Amino acid sequence: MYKDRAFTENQLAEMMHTHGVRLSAQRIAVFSYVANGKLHPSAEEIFTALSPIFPSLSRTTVYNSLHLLKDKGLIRELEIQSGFIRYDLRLQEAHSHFICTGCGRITDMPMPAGIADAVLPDYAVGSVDVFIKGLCPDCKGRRKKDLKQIIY
Amino acid sequence: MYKDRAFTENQLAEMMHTHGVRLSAQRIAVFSYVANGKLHPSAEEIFTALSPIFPSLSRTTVYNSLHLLKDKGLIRELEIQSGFIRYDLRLQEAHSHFICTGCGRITDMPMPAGIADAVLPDYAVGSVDVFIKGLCPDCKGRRKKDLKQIIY
DNA sequence: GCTAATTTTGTAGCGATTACAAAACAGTTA
DNA sequence: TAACTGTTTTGTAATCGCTACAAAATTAGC
Repeated sequence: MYKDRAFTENQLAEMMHTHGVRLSAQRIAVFSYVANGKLHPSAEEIFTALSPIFPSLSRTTVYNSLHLLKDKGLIRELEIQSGFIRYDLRLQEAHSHFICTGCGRITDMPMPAGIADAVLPDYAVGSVDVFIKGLCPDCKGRRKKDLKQIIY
Repeated sequence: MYKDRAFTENQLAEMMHTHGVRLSAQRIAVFSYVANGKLHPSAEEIFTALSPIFPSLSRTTVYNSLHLLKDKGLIRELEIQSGFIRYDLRLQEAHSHFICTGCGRITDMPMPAGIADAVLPDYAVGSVDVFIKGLCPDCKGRRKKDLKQIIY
């Protein structure tokens, strides 16, 4: 694991407060589930994980919370796989993402240097996503035949 | 434009043949629409563009053709925006993609050097996607206020 | 031209997401 | 405490991209 994260509920509430997000138990839980843990969860995964804690939880609340946290700059959407969006804490330091095609796990990686330098002149960079797909160490041994040439 | 593409129907048919894709008028049209033009089109856009030429064209045929061309290694999926998949000709040389958040246009860019080097040891790289979002030269003047700090 | 295999087409269905309105809740003031 | 106001949550219905599937059309080999 490239980086571990652990935020107390107080820290999360403080972050929400300074970003102008009003507090509610559901919102804190959603934010906590994204911020802690290294799962880069989808809305459905968040809903499934939190339903036992909030038996009345609605999917719409999860979506509402995620949209609000995103608009206020606390979390970031990862459009890694079409079909659904994954969410990640928006950190200060840049990082890229490795997606294991064997087990589906997403791992933070250091961001390669010099990406913005490769952008053509007169283009204004807003955000950079680097998605690397392949096999994680666990899956590499099991599925060596799946490895072909690198595709860009 | 980083690179222009222009393939004759004969060239496209030849490429399909050498990759083991049987020919049909619809398939050639789909492949041509992806290979020529710099649109990085979605399935729906391809369907809309080709419908006048093949009045009986079915969405399913577009999806079938795209899946086949992808499986045979002729085209590549770009999972840039969640909700739908865009398609791109699979070129020999690596390139990255710039997505203008103003006009939606997607532009090929050179691939920054040294990406694979940043991957942690013991991870096997299969593919690399670099998606840079921001404003293209046309949109930059119009919407300078939209530019915030770069988000990774 | 006949037969078998492939391709195309149309319909029905699925999963993630959004729209929307009603219900529940929280904070403020009287 | 009660009433008022704005916010949040909830549940239902609808949308959109895509997939499953079977029937119809087309193609290829004989």
